[in-house]
Amino acid sequence: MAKRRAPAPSSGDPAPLIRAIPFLGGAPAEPPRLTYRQRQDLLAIATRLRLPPRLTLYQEAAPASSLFVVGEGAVKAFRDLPSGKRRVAAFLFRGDVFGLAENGRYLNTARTITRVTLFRLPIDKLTELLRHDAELQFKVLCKVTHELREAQRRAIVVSRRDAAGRLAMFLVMIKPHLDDLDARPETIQLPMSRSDIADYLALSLEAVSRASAELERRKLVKFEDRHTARVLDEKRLVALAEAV
Amino acid sequence: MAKRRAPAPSSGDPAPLIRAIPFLGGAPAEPPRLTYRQRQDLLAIATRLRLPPRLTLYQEAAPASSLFVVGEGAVKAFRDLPSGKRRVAAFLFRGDVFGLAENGRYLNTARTITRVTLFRLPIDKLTELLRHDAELQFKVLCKVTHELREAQRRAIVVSRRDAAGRLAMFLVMIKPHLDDLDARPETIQLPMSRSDIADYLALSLEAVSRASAELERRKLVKFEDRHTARVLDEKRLVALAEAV
DNA sequence: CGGACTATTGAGACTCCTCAACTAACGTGG
DNA sequence: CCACGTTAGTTGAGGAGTCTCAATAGTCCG
Repeated sequence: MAKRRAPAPSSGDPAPLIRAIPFLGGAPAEPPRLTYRQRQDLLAIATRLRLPPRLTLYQEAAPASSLFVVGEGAVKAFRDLPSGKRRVAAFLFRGDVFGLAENGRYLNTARTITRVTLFRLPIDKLTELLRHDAELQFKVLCKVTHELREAQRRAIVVSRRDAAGRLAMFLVMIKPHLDDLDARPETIQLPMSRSDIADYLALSLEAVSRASAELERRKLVKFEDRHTARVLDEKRLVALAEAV
Repeated sequence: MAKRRAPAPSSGDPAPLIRAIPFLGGAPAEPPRLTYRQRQDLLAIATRLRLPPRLTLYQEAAPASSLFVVGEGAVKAFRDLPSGKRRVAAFLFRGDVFGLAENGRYLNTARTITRVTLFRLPIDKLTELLRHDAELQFKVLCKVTHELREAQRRAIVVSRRDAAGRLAMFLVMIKPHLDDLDARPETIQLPMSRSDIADYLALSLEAVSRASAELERRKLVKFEDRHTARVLDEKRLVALAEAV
């Protein structure tokens, strides 16, 4: 899915854009962030969008013309299966890129969860830019590689059997991706609904609900309200998450 | 996981190396294959290896210094979980790249399944090369992007409940990746064991076995021997695979 | 031919899914 | 500001499917 959070963007930072992850195959320390210049280049071809919640950005299989970068807020990328089930492929937060396509068509449907700021990059212009700026492209490559790792990890999560364990993994995995606006580091603000979480974890809504209840019973997490989880016992929560 | 098969490598072709997939974000038709020159550049930094079956190439968490490309044969990349279960992250075939790392350490363990020919590319030299050849890097980017799509797809596969459906998906997904040496297009040569398939599909070995029996009962596939499956009714097999 | 490994088959336990009823929260309009 | 309707989430009961354990059969290799 996403990307580690950055150390508070500088003052009036208009576009944190892509925050590439340091390591490709294993090079110890690559430039983690875009240079000012690269950012300018990207901004030059980007359109900035401010959008309300619950807005569909594009539909699965629609012709793909743009790549998106999240500036602020939360987006989900999902696919509806023939059976009527829905699978959320990823939740996207600040700095995440989405709009993956195949044969010129989007693979998923993308929809805003909260109010968001997005940057829209026309594919053809972006391609052009990447072909000419190997350094920038390298950062993008790092980013994509990182997403690949996350996707592999997620496949492992979903392969677990027990619902409580999956939910614990979800909480632990998603925590670093969120901009927790509030100070308390032990609380997790979940912008998405239970039902979205269920679709992400490949569980039924009821199973997620029961799993939440179980985590509370075990005193690992307290769900203060629908969108706020407070971690009571991080150690044991992580232990449960990792007990695959 | 992998990559579409190529149209029979030219005569004495010593290194088909990476076969990049045409589309990044959605550009309609990018150069699908490496140029002769790019191939030479890669070969210049590559070591060619011929290895026996069941050889561990590297262990999870070992320091990562090289990326690998499959020239011929089959490799599996897997992770052993604390519970003792094993999850196969990917099967790799001709043209596939593996050796993904994080923080300079391999994420998975890689092991040969059959006898293989591999190309080993030192990360640092490869990085250097990519930074200077934006076109080549672009092809790599396309490749990684493609793997990402496959990983997302796989996450959907594994999220299915029924074993027979998962196995059907596996067969359908893996078919184009194999070099079926024999002429008959309806047979699938599976180099890996049932147990490997189980680890890939996140099922128990027994469940895979029963699922195989069910596919035979339904007359979709005939398992001629342990490593050979003959597709009897492709239409219905695909239908089952897609009935997620 | 033996031995180790791989695969199949059966029985019972466990977990989640589905269906259904109920409760809580939200937001719209009077 | 409150009532109402709609959506989101909780809880219970029964059924479906896989997992585990265990025993059996088949296969590969020396």
